[in-house]
Amino acid sequence: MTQPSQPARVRFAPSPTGRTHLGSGRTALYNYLLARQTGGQFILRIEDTDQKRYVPGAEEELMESLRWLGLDWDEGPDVGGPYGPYRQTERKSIYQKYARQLIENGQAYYCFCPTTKAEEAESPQQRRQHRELCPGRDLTLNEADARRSSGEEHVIRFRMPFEGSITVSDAMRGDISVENSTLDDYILVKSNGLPVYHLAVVIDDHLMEITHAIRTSEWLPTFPLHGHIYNALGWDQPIWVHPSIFLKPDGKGKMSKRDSEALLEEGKSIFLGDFKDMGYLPEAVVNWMALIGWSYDDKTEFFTLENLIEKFSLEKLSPAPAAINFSKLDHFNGLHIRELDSTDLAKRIKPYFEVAGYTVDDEDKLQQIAETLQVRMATLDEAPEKAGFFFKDEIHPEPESLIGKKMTAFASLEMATRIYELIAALPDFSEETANQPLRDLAVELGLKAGHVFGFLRNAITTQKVSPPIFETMTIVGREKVLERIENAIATLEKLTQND
RNA sequence: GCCCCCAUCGUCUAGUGGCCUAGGACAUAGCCCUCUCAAGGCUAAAACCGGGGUUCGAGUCCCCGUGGGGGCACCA
Repeated sequence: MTQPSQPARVRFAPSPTGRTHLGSGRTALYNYLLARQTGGQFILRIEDTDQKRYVPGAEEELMESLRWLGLDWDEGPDVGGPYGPYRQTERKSIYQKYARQLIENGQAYYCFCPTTKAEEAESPQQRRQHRELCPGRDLTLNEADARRSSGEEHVIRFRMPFEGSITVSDAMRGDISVENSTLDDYILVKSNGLPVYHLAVVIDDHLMEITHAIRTSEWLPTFPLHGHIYNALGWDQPIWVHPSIFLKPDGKGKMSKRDSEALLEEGKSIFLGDFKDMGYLPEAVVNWMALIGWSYDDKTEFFTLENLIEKFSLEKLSPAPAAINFSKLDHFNGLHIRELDSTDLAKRIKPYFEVAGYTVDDEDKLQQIAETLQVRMATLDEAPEKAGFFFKDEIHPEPESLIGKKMTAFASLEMATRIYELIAALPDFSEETANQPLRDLAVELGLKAGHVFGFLRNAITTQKVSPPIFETMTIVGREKVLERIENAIATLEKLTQND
């Protein structure tokens, strides 16, 4: 469609009104990919013209999330750049200059309506167009300026033609035509002198020389207005792309605040800032996000950020709304965990053990744990529950767990004792030296190998599932293995005495 | 209500008029492997919203329905 061969200048332009969503992450990602692929610039612009909804700290969380994902920007409020400032409230005078220009050209006007009278109707259905009843529309510029200088409150509105139509173009969706009669005289500048989105986005994108504007489909309804503003200013438009929004996991509508909260209770989240704590790799989140609404071909699904930079294309975007699928995120997380260098994985799981209260002072042991956990984790936060026992000095298995299936306490005690003797007597201890003898022991006692291994698993890990028992015992070390078996024997002795 | 967008398995999707008996992935089920759990391998079930056109031929193009989504603020 319009794959750029020239360097693309793209922007991600969020408003700091709350926590950063998955959908924003994807929009940022697509912009980033286009910039990196073409050797262009990725710009972060903060759209903070709504002072009422401003949330302190939102900007910080946003930046932190983007950096966590690996999406670094070339120009932005913190790093500066040649097209600044990058925070819209700091660009107020710029917008006012162009607004005045529109007024002098007759394409906008001062509106003194005390409140939005036309829109006061109770529902959108019965609402009348503002322009049908606004007296300000017919004021001369001199009259309007006089009222302004007397301090009368006012806004600036776009003068929308009653007749005709406008066609705007989306690179993915094609042309979109709308009758002007269905549009209205939208506010461009609020009574506090700050612009609304529609004006600011046009001016900023033009001044910042944005070549491709990727934003979600929520902007489609006001897209024609933006086209009109471009025309009024006499500027060329960037290439527009409006990917569809994300739907709730059940596919019924977009995420509401209530939905987000409900999700949190299930241990899931659509807030970028939560994914790290939930044990997800940024690599996996990127891979997953990229594929909701974009695909490469009929078979390739595993992508790193580098791959995506190389393979991404606007042509393969899908215009249809898509439901969020969390189980697929788990799948990708597993894939990326397994793809990691085990030393890297060790580094990444360490904080999760520490948060769970374990002291990790043996890096060599951590490395071995990482290796055994690598194929067993969907998310990193599972590490402590799966392998916390490695860091405990003392463990206390459930007494009943030490008794084998369909076995008595006596038989289990005998088995435990024989296992202890066998392991203690081995010249050296490893899977090679211990596996077969333990199996032979099971046969000798008329048991299954599973009885022997099951006992060891419970005695050493207190868990009914664990990494393979020989790997586990190697990491724990023979000395501690024997100690734990001894404890288990003592426990079993107590059980037999009670019988 | 008005305006706009969208429409292939439960979900994400491949498909750009014949390569489609519609492919892949997640999830689900079964089997194999196996000391538990995973990972891995194999298999199964599972879709072109409906109706009209256009064409020798339609999942693919057009129209109309229907369904889903979004928007209708001095929010972005």
